[in-house]
Amino acid sequence: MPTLTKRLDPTQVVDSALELADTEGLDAVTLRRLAQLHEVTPMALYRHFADKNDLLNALGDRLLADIELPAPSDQPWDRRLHQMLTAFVDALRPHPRVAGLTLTRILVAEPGLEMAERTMELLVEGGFDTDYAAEVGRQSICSLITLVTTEPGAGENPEPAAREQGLRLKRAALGALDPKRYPLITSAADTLICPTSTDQYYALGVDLVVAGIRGVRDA
Amino acid sequence: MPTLTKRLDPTQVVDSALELADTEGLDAVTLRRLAQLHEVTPMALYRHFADKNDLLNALGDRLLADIELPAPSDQPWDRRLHQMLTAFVDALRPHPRVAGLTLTRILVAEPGLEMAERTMELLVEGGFDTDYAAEVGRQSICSLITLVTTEPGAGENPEPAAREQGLRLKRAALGALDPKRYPLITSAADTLICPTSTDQYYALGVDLVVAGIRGVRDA
DNA sequence: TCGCAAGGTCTACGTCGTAGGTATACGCTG
DNA sequence: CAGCGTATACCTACGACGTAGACCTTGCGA
Repeated sequence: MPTLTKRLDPTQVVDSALELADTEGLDAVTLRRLAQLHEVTPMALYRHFADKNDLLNALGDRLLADIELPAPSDQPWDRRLHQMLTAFVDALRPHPRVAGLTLTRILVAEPGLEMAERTMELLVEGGFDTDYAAEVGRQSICSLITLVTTEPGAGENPEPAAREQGLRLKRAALGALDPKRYPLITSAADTLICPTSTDQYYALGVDLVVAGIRGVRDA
Repeated sequence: MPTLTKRLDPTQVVDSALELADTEGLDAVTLRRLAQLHEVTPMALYRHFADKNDLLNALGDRLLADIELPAPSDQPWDRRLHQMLTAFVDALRPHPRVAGLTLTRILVAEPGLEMAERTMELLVEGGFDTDYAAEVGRQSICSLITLVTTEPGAGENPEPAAREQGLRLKRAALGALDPKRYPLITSAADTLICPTSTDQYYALGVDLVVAGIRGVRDA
């Protein structure tokens, strides 16, 4: 198959952008860098993406495509809502440094729309009217994206050396506080800097959101 | 007082940075631009800020300084928590495009520490143990920052012309969806794009967070 | 066979953050 | 009042970034 000597596949570009962002952060995702990875001129990317923003949007869409919506079931609405939101978080978790890109794409990309619609269904089933469901759903989704974005340790992945060093610095800063003045902060310093377990962190995050929804419904 | 011909006041620099960011967005905050505003060379700023990040940190601290903590009272803990978080949100609301900068500064700047400590106090009073309070507090604060950051209309302020145009575009995109497939989204399109009232938006946000906290405590 | 569009290349512009070295004026010391 | 250290501002320059515009090459459909 004598294809063109150099043929760029947009989805492969997005793939390497994702990998790059995961390992080195979003700032490392640069048109030149991406082009280099695919042995191509930076400008070649413009044949497939309108501009850099368009590429980042594609990256966001890519994350949303990983959502695995839970199968319908006959459990109570809030239980199913919990599963739905967990599925969403699970899709973003592997890519905390990129998760923020989904914010503007949920109501655009198909998987995002699907999730949004089904989430609203559950809220309506729970007793919210349509508009209220829209606002509550919107805020819940935003909260969960932030949950991933601010996952402790999302700052720097590289080698655990520098990462460990960064944590040490933060710990030192909190440790230097006056325990008389900030007794709770200093005594919970370790937890504040790096929660016990990542799984617990996410479990708590989703629980908080769902409990909040249940709470405002009952009010 | 024969002061220096040109004397740069760091706090004034931060002031104009804030103003610039509020009106034109964070991207407009550039060392050259800032220098120009103060009739100075870009490099002069480096005498007062280690680097751009340092300046942005100062901007974040500046926002935190606007927090007006509620006076102690004998109301129930969750009521006082609500007031505390509302005070935090109120401090950030005027500057949605900058609010995100506070994320990394809360446990550094004094007003942030103060708020964090007092928030943890309330949580402990509510029955959480110290570590749990730390995690819950952390996530709540993050959620609220996001609430401000993603305030509808935080994207572009400039003249209402372009802003209106952007909204129109989004509405059109949602309007083009198949109502058969996304009945709830299409029928709540207006709300999804631009909530009814900003005050209600924030009220709901804080309510959701507090209700969530109450909910996980009772579990 | 030929035309032409799709896709890649080259060059260049303006902007950004910032490294390194230099000049100037304030304000303290004697 | 002389002298000097230090704080402050300046200048020049670099490398990276996103991207506009004109050009070349390939291979498919008519």
